[in-house]
Amino acid sequence: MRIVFMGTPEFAVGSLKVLLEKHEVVGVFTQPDKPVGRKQILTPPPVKLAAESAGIPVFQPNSVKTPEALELLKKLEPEIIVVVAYGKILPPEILHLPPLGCVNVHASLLPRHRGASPIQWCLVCGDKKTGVTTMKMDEGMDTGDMLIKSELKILPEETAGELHDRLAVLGAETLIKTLDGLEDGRIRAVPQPEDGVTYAPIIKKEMALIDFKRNADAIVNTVRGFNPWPVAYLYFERKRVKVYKARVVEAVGRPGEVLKSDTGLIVACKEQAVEFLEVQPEGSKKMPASAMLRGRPIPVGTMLGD
RNA sequence: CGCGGAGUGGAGCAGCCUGGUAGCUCGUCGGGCUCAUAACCCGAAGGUCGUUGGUUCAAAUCCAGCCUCCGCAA
Repeated sequence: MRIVFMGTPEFAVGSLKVLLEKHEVVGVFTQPDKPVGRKQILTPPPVKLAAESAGIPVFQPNSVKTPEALELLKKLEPEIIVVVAYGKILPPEILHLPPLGCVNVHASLLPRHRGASPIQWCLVCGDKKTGVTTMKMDEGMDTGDMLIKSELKILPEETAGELHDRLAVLGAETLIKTLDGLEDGRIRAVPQPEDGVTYAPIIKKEMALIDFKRNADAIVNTVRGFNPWPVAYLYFERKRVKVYKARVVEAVGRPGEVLKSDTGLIVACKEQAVEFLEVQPEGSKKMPASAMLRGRPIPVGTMLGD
């Protein structure tokens, strides 16, 4: 099929690559290059790099809600537009432009976790399974009729980064099946159920602040869901300490109270307690909690999280 | 020139301001005690203090440049 692809981050690259193998990708839309890192170096999004190395024309409009963008798309004459984590809302004119419409790959089992960050939120919420759903896009936020749903079991200690990689692969596979199904007309678009709708809002760093007034398992899920970004953190002596790995342990104390701080760091929560395993104090590298405690002792009884 | 922290035995840190024999908590190795231990006691090894140059009788420490790592911000 003659396809225009829209996507931006690493998650979309796998989908783009399978399309390149089996279909005719006539153009790629992606977000403009953005300054990244301490030096604010202007960095192209992953999808742009993949498209360029395949010799596909790349377009990076600041907005797709312009007459120019619409004209551009019309000239490309796509049969279908495939959207994977593009990061922009498409106007109705674009949604209705291709004969087969716009198809989206979403990294959750819709209608659960509609929105920008489904991978992180399914972990934060403690889901046992997730997956990808392809859908025919409409004007709502991930509200389109569903085409194919693929499930995936979430592994017990899986982080968002690891789950992301697995879902990207599953997404690419599901996308190809979806296009095959649309091509021979064998797929039926199913409206999303009204029950079970949840939203996975864009993640802000404040959300990653560890709150010891919550249960230990919720905190551990936050650590998993926000790794590798933005990474759950807490404050100790005005310094930020990121937590890369933690686990639930049986212990009781006032929420935020340090219960053990020698060979390990254990802090009481609302229910049970968390043991921090891998941490990173501000200005330092990632290290085992026991290493941090050698150089920066935290007395038992200290209250964290205030 | 976006703001800031940091590079000291294998790990994490102190020492730097107020230059003058390199220290702490661990780890490692050897020995001891113990029914036993991530426990305790004794002992040992291990560091050109990121790098280059400068100041000085003397630099981990003061000054200048460079390299590297990291937090914030995006």
